[in-house]
Amino acid sequence: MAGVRVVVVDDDALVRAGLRMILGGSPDLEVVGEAADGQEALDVVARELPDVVLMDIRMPRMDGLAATRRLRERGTTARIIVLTTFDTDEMVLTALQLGAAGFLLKDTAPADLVVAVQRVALGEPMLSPSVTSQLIAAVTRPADDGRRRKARTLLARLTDREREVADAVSNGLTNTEIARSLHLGVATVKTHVGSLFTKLEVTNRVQVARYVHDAADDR
Amino acid sequence: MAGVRVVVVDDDALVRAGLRMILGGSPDLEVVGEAADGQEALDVVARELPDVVLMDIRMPRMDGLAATRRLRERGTTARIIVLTTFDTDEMVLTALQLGAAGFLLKDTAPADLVVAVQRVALGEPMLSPSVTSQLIAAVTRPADDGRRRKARTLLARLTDREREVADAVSNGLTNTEIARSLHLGVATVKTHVGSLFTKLEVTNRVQVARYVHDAADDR
DNA sequence: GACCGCCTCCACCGTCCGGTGGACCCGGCC
DNA sequence: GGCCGGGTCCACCGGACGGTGGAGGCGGTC
Repeated sequence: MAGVRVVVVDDDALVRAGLRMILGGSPDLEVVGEAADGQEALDVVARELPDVVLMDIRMPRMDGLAATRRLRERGTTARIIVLTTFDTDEMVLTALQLGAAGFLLKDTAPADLVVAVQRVALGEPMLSPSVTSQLIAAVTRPADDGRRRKARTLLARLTDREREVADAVSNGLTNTEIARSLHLGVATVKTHVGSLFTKLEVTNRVQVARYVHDAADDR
Repeated sequence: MAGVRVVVVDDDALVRAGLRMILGGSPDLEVVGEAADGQEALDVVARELPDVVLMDIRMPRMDGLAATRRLRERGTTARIIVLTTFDTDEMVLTALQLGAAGFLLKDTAPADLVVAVQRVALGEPMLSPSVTSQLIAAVTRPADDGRRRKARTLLARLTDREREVADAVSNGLTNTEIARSLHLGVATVKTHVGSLFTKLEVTNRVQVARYVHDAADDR
């Protein structure tokens, strides 16, 4: 293999020089280009067609996230590692949703940085430990949300029939439509809906829909 | 530091021996106990109070996930690394939600395994690359759900005022309540609600609530 | 058998909702 | 100026909704 071709994007010339040195020290890595902002990055990547892009987030003109989006939209084959000093929840999720293959903090040890580039070049993801933690938190958190648990317990007290009606209500059906779809009389549906209000302690059907949706997905 | 104390849990004696050898080769790691199933694991962990537990999933009597849950319930300070041959989506999420600090595949290189144990002992998470990928997929997938994007685009066409009204509607307020809370006449609210029906192509307020909730986070 | 919970349905009534067809004001644009 | 879109309001009406107080049937439990 000829080695992994890397482009470094950061508005700080000193940082670029440092990265060039760190990565250049590895025989199978080659820094083939640099850019000082997202706009430049688009050009350089288009010209050099690198395997990996190390992308800073905070940059003038076009930031790293926007540049990542643009690159992906253009169907680049380059894998992008977002490299930043901060790791706010939002940024991490945004970056990954934009298709970043890695998310590293700038305090990453030089040796680890080299490993990260190599792994990402092979198609593996690479996240800093704290970023991994955030990811775990993101998938773990919603599991017991408080509001969601309350909704679940309240809905659990409903009878089967009531749950069916509640589902129909939260799908936006009118009483008449519900009656038809469940083969019931409208009067019966009204009774069930009334029970729902009492048991869920609400006063109208929109609030029933809220409970059902809260309890449902979110995943 | 006296070294990281590790307990190895796997129903295969050969695997236990192998792990003991790999980990024992590192001067700062010490395998202080073994268990052949989840039940035993509870005892051994209670007795040895290790820093890290390497836990297989597929085991007789009590599997690794159940054991992990039990340990966490007992307030163990030990950090648990789930170690398995398979990495189904579900298992990964379950394990992490149960509080596992790591999730490694059994094809992990010995050197990486040692590193993983050391990092986990320090409180960092450690996931195999493919597991990380799954996690990323899990947070990325819901981002553009189709239904959600549709809801977003439709809601984007609303005027500011209409959006406010839509929010109120989806919180289960009646027109009168909305009028009060936005300092409007009831007639105005009705006009806005009517516009909502037209623009969102629905016929009642529950369906408006659906759109608003769909467009919101979920994630 | 008596009791209870659930499901089914009925009648009555006041309120709210949703549809229609207006009105006026304002700010921006041609 | 004329026009248009957004925001604010009005009146009217039929139908849907929500509240109340019933009724009968059916299966399970004590």
